[in-house]
Amino acid sequence: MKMYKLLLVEDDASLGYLLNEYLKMKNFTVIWVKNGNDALKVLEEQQFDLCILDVMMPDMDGFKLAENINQKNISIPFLFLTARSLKIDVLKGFSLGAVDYIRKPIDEEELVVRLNNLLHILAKKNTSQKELYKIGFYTYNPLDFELSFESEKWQLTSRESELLVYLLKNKNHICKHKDILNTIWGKNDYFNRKSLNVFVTRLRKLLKNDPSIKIENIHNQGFKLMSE
Amino acid sequence: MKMYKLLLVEDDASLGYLLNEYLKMKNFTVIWVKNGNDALKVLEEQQFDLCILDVMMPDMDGFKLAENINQKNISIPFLFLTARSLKIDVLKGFSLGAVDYIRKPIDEEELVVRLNNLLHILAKKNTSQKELYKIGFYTYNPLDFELSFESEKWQLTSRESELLVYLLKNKNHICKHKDILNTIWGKNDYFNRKSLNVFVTRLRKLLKNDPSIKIENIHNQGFKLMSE
DNA sequence: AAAAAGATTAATGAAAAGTTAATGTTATTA
DNA sequence: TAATAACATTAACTTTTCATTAATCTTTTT
Repeated sequence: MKMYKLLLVEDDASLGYLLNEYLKMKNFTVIWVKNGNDALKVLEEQQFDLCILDVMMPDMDGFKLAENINQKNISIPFLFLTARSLKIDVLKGFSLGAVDYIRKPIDEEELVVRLNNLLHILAKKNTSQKELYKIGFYTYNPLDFELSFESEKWQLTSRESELLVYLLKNKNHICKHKDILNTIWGKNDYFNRKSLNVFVTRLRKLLKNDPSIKIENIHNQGFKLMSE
Repeated sequence: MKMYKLLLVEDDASLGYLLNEYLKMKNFTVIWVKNGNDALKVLEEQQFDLCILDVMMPDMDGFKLAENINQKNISIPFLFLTARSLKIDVLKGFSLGAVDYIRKPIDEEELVVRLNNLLHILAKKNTSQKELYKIGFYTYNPLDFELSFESEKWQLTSRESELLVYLLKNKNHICKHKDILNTIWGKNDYFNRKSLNVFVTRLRKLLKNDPSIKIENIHNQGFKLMSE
């Protein structure tokens, strides 16, 4: 898991201390500076993923700092974290190029979630998301419907895929017949149940290369995809 | 300047009306639906840049709707716009993959700024590739529509080119019928689907010199240009 | 041992996709 | 402006795909 590096610009000693400690605890690398000039200096020297700017600071305020960042062509995403909650300030913040404008006070947990979300969006800009499931020696790519085992590859159909994903999401846990049927087939009747059996057989055949993988039936209850 | 297309999911008639009108005035294309089921239907048919979800709606709430979007692999960025302001709701919203969580009431002007900001961040660099695409022993030049294989050359038409480029950009990944149709044809209906088939046939014929290249159909899903 | 549930393989049929040709439609040229 | 050319769309028809249904066999439960 990537560790993100943040620059925190906050003149208030106690809030700065608190945030610094909390963010570090949450697995961020944090550099904390207390004014705009120090911020600019550090930004010249080091690379950051995101910059958190207070607005109200003596000497050079957050807006002025943002202007400087823009002027010096330092390409770093920044956001404002401030008690200035007037609409006009928010608009100004965004017009300066902020990626977000967060009003104080904010719950630390929510802040972390927002930061991670922003960093995730900013990073994802160019890479297509790769959601892969791993089970035993198999890999399943639900976006392309591709199941792979070593160099072999199978193209699954949509029903096969839906069922496999359902089981994978509940790996090692029982999936009740009725839940599978209601979720995937939309209803739970005699015929759909038969159909489900046929698909389980297919998946078993597809997964037989790794003997540690099993789709167990729990009589009258449901199926369980077992592995490890 | 690009005009962004939004899906607004809001059951409240007066707020929905207000937002719809305001956003249209601000140069967005807006489709307004009043419940989750309609939203899912429209999402299958049309392409949007961003989706604005209310949380509290009868029948299927916004969170449930987001789950459905995820499960159906509809790749659309969405945010919540809601009066539910508890931390636990915010965290839930982000955990479902929201790009933002905006608390009501919000000033319309601020909303628009936030939307534009998000869309700006999300906008993938649509670097219209100037270089040649290579696939197998073929090269394709998208500027003058020229496909070459060894000494042979073909002049493609614009539709052929658009489709080929779309497939090339997503080489080895599924391009969903509906996405191709919405992007290239502008809409997804019976006739356009037929037309798409005709073009796929043409491209297959053009690419047949290299047997390692295949345009696969994934039943009910889309096409996949395979190579290597 | 009988009955119910599950597994497996095969058959079926409707919908989707493939192909070729005909028909519109638009832009270009005479 | 009529004729032509280029090309996307629609039509007509064939082939393929795949979820469902059916048939048959095996396991589990009572």
